[in-house]
Amino acid sequence: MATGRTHRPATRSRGIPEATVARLPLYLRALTALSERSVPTVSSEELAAAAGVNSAKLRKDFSYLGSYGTRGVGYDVEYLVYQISRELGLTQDWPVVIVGIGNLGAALANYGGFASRGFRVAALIDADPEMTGRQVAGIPVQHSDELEKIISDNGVSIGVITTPPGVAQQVCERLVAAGVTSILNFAPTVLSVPDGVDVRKVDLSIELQILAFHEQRKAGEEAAAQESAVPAPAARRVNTTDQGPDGDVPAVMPA
Amino acid sequence: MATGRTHRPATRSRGIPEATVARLPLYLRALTALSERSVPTVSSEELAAAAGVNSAKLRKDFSYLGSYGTRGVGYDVEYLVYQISRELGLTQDWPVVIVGIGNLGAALANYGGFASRGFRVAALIDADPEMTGRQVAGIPVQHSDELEKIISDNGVSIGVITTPPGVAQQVCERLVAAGVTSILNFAPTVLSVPDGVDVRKVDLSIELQILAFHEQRKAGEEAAAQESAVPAPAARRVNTTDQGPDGDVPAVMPA
DNA sequence: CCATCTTTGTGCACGCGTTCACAAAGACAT
DNA sequence: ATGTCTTTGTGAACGCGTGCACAAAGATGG
Repeated sequence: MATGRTHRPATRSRGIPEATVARLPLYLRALTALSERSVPTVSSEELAAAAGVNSAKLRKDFSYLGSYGTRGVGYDVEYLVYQISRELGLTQDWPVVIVGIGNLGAALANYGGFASRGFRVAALIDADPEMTGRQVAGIPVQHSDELEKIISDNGVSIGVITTPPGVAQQVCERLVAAGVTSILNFAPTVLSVPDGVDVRKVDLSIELQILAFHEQRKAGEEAAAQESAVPAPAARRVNTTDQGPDGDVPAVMPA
Repeated sequence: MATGRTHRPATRSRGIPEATVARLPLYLRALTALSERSVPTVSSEELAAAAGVNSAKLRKDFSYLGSYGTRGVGYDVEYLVYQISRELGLTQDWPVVIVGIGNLGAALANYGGFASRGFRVAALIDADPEMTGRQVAGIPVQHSDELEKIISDNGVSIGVITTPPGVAQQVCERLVAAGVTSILNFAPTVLSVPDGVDVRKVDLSIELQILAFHEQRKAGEEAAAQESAVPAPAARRVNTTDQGPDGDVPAVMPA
């Protein structure tokens, strides 16, 4: 789970709950698959199963958009695809810039899921002169000096940050100053942005750590009565080499 | 926000709320940074600012772990690092396999954040014979025929899926059958797994779609209210090709 | 030893999100 | 038309997460 945004007090934008908005893309994907198979209508039960959610939740979600279903029949697939696309703003073209063309940035540039959903990679930007001019996914990498001009010329309002954490905040500020108002941040850093700018964070290592927590719990349940008390006061803080191993040294893309 | 797991009725594992678990890695990162700077103690206020959360929330989160603070002083950085690491299960070594060595899989293999936090890439697996034997991030890619053996030999319990969506479910089933009980899924597919298996999903295009929703909303508000507050280029992003329903033709990597 | 000051830990209230369960709405057959 | 059957849309209850606000705990200084 890429973790959520920054501030914004859980405002429900235009009456549509944030939780619902987060699920709309899921429904859209399931509906698109049905559409490809030329399925004309679908019930909330079927669609919910395909999207992996509860059918009541799905119906309530759709009810925020309007009454698009027909009782006794279900939902018209094509119509719903259109309505959700429109609601999400996918009927228009969103130029996007990716800043930081390392492994991850390149992977994103190559990611087919962007182009297919109203998003267009308008430019790839990197601070390394070595990268400048190279083609990644058929798109030339431009130097970060050009950042402001690129944003402005292309009317970019969405930026993706895949830089090392050390420069993420700085890049963020330049993006915002240049007119970007939505940021998808892959750098393991807390970005601070002015009001009105949305930030969503995707953090790979956090996801793994959450899995590890549950994994440990599972293992612990089996070995039930093992580690009993708290980590003895005596051996508190065992890891003496603490300072050193902080080998958490941000290599390529620390997290 | 990479969206969450599959089922599990929001069970709070061992009394620690899921929402808290999701924030622990965040605190850990901030604490690690403090530790590197040899800061001995930190107050909830300072740490909360560094992690980008509310201080009351942070204190409540920590209270689930135990009373590790000292009133009037704050929290001992090293001690807290240890406690959170232990709670998350990061004091042990977690071998991980990555299945599907495309752009994204390669990016993850190169991702420094894994090795630094108790995770070890035990193997890279791909179905393409062309890939077999190649080195990615210094690790040889093995053929998917070996999947079961690799999982078993290395005692892998966490798998990362970065395959095309079409084969994700199948890969998932093989992983689970071989003993994997936690999966991090990057493929835009709803995975169904038996009880006891955790799935977390990271979906790049969903994140962008959520941003697009808010972006559209912002644009709509400006247009409607005609607020001169935000310097919004008048006719940015026109795209009149907003044709009727159906225009949304899914392409290569439906997401 | 007492007073003061800082900061934790938490009781409490509030709001969002989820789920149940059912009435209303429409399709379809007779 | 009328009855039956299916499925939507939603009222209501509940539980989780969040944030306020404060009392308790401990440090610090005189």
